[in-house]
Amino acid sequence: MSVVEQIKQVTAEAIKQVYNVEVTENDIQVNATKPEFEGDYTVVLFGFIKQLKKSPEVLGNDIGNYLVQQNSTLFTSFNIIKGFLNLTITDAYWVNFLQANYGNTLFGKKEPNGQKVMVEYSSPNTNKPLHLGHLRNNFLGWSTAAILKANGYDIIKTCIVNDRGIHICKSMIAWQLFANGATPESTGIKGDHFVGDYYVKFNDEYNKQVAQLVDNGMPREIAEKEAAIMKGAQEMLLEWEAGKPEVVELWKTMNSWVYAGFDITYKKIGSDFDRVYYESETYLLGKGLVEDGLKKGVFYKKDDGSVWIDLTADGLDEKLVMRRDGTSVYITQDIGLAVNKYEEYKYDQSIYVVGDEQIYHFKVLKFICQKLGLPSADGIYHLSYGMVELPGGKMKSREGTVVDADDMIAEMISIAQQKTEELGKVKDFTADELNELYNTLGLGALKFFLLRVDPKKRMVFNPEESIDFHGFTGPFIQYTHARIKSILRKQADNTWKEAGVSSSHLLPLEKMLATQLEQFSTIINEAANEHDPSKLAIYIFNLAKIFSSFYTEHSIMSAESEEKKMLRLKLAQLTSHTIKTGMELLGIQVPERM
RNA sequence: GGACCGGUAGCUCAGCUGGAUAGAGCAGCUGCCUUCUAAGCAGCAGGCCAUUGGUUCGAAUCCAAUCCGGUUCACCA
Repeated sequence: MSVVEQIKQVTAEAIKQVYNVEVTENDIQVNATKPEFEGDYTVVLFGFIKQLKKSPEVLGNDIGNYLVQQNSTLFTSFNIIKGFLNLTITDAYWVNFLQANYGNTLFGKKEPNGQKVMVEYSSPNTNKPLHLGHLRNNFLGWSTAAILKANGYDIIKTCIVNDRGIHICKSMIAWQLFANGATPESTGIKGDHFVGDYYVKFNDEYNKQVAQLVDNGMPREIAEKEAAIMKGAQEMLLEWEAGKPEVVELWKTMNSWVYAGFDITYKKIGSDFDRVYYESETYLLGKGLVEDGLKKGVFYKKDDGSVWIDLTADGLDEKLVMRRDGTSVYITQDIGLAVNKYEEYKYDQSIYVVGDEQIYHFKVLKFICQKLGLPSADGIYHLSYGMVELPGGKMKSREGTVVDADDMIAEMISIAQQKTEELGKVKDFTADELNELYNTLGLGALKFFLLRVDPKKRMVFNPEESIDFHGFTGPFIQYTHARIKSILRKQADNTWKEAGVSSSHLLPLEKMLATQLEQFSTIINEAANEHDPSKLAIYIFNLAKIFSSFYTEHSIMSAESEEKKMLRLKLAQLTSHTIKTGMELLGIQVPERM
């Protein structure tokens, strides 16, 4: 149990014993004591003065005395300022905590809780390469899954690949028209970029054709529908749906190029999936559910044969679930896929990591599933994240301001290399070791940069700021880890691990470190419950910062006494382990040296 | 127009289930490498927490209104 939980528990007990009044632990507010006051944790008493009809001073004294007397292993003293009861935790408590956990490889993690959570993330389109927004999605999804796993959940990572539709046909027709049989192999271009280039070519040609038609006197609106290349793409989509062999063959070939490209990127950034769904295999799902919904009266049919659901009573709109030609729409497929996923995995929770422009969509999805009485419904959770913008505004593919994922990754790694070379600290590394280090640092910087802000908020990606490896960054934390490891290597023998630590007086920075370390599992819990890796990122940064101050202020290897040395080695050991574990949950590696 | 999200230091962000004098990082300015890695540490400076009103012992935090920015409300996905 965490210190804060213990304080709440014993405070509730104190109020019960002293005043014979029952309060729940949730009623008790415990904060970290502000640095300018004496104490470690503070119980806020204002809430009880009315209920117990005592002045804050009396209340604080009664509770404080009870706590210190009855829980002498936990509290050493208290003071009251206004309505704040400041409690000082005994040094022995922190020392025991440290002794009990410094060698605990599962520190901060929880036992399996038997609950199953699906996390769907990444979900690319196969007509163009990944960009910065996809990276935020991938890092978030992967990290959220890892954090939930650390909290005891059984995790299934999934991805739905949007591998069919008009956008794919656009790349396909452009390839037919302009490629002269070129392939990624023949050109040496990474497959996803290769296909993406033809998607761009399609749009160029399309715009040209529309302009030409407009010049010839056709209204723009008509011209946009009449352009030959667009008609070709639409025809191709129909042929694909009809299963025309040449079209299906080309589709398979071009998608295989894209997958080969994606695989390289996924491998580089560490994204992986337990189950991949392809839209080409799921887009017909959900049609049967429309029939069910009609029977149950959840849906209704309009005169033209299209099927709708009326969500106006829920504050939403009327929503189409099946076109008049009997084909299903996006939401219908999603309902079908949700059912499929549930049948396959019987999940307790199904998290969709999808951008916040689809908030409305997922609201509708959940409502419909609930109204259909599907068991999969209540577990649906949309982990929405904000758009990644550039300092100049949104990324726009038409203006060529989209930041390509592969380019970004390569640039970060190259900057890592440049900075490492400037500092010249690892000249004895082999080429492979250097390569690994650059990857670790470059990707660490990028991942941390994208994960350190609240997922729900849109964020500005400032390239200059992102390549800064100082301060609130991944490399700073990695550096802190490397410094600790350097010390631990110096103490080569393991005797210190057996040695007990004395409960001598803790210096302020020693206590701050211990206090911060103790909060690790609480933070993992919070990050999991709120689906928010940024909570963890901020925590690790603060931990590294406290350690850095401690490191500068106090020597470990040349400590004042052997006992202090043992204590500090264990503090260092637990700090390095916590940084490593915490960063792992963000998908970031930490080096032994840098 | 309806719904939803946001507005905190020059910039990027924490803090938002109400608590003490609102915090980081970057940028700016001062110091600190014969001592465990200076990708570091210590310090200075920087704020009408968008505005107005309300709720109360107490509001950046809750409520209402207003202003500004964004998303969304497709027989697109």
